[in-house]
Amino acid sequence: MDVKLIPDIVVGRLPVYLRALQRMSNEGRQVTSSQELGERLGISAAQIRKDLSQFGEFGKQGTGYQIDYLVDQIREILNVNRVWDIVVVGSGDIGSAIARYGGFANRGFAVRMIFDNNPEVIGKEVGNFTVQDSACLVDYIRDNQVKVAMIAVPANHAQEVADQLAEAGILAILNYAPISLNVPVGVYVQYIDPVIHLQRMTYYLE
Amino acid sequence: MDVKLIPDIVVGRLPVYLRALQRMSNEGRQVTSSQELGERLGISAAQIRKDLSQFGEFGKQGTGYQIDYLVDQIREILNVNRVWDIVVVGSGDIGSAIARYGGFANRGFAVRMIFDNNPEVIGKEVGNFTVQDSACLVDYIRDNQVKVAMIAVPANHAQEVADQLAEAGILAILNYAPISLNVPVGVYVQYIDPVIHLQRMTYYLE
DNA sequence: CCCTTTTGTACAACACTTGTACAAATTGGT
DNA sequence: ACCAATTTGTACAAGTGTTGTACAAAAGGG
Repeated sequence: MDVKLIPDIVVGRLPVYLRALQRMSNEGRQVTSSQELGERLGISAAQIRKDLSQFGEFGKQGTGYQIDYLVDQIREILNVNRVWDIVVVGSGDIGSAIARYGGFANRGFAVRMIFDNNPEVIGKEVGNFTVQDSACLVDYIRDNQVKVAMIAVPANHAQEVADQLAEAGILAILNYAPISLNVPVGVYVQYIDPVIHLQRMTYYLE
Repeated sequence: MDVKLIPDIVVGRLPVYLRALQRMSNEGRQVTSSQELGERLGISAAQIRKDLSQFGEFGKQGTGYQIDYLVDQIREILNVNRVWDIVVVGSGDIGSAIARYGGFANRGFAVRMIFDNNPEVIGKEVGNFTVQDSACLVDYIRDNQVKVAMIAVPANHAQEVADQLAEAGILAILNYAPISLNVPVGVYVQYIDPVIHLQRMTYYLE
């Protein structure tokens, strides 16, 4: 199949294109070109055209790309022309910030529930949510067919949470804990650790 | 010079190695091998050895790597054998979570000040900090020679904040706002947008 | 009808990854 | 003292992705 024909790095740029295009759309723009988009993003126009052409022909010579049409197409490619339910595990500062974050709207995701194993915070309100007992995590995921989860627990508990999530049927994990996870094949993991990003930059400083 | 001889992607893996090695060290481990490290991280042993060999010979045949020694070496390579001061701009949920985050200790960074332009939150306490007026941002950066900043303001203000930071002498920006930034050459930017990471995974789902 | 713009594609040179392999060094056991 | 096992650092080759240049074809405006 053409499942692995598209390089992962190309897939990784599509969300960036989508974000910029949706922003242009919100600004009232109707049409753009690979050149303009590339200047905004710091990517060459040829690269953008090549990336998009992997999935189809979305533009018109001489005109460029209809922004709303291209947005729809990329949303379809990325499977975000729907809303994915998300469970958040961990209600510390990071988990709470995620639960209150307003940036998921119109981008394909919605936080549905937040869990914690600390009896002192279970039942507390966080944003629009009531923190649930982690003991109910697996059942909730199974009952609601949730496929996407975020881990926001301390590093020493992240692996066991990941094991539970995978077992319950979660297929995509966004991990905020500063540790690499081992998961079964078929489960995708992405990492957010601000220190990793910072250290990548300090290499070039001084 | 050998400034661009090291591929950026190799530099990007070093922080991940460092994180895992520091964790092993905390677990009381003394020695490891490229094979063990690779299994933990899901990276091939050959890749790890090749990456490390770009910077020197840190291991011993038949034995492996002394963890503490390798940690010191990578810290030196990444310039995190010191503490970089950080300013945070924006004291919303994300900025507050960063200000309270305990994960910077021993990893080369320390948040020193948090700024906001909203009169209603200036002066409020966030973690151990008092939110400062953004009007003082540039002076603070200049007076204290701060080189690293985090942007946690809404997308529509992120670019102007980035302009101020670059003008004030900031060289590394970690941007939490969901928008691509344009900065002068010599200023490095990294992005954290959970939706981007999620969309990268949903491509493969369904 | 011509000129300009812009896409989609091609090609070549380069950069990076992946897999395999192996000599050399080290350790531990016999 | 010697052998077997381990592991590094390096080499090589094939594959994968990037970058830069280029251009025919299509579209729109005057």
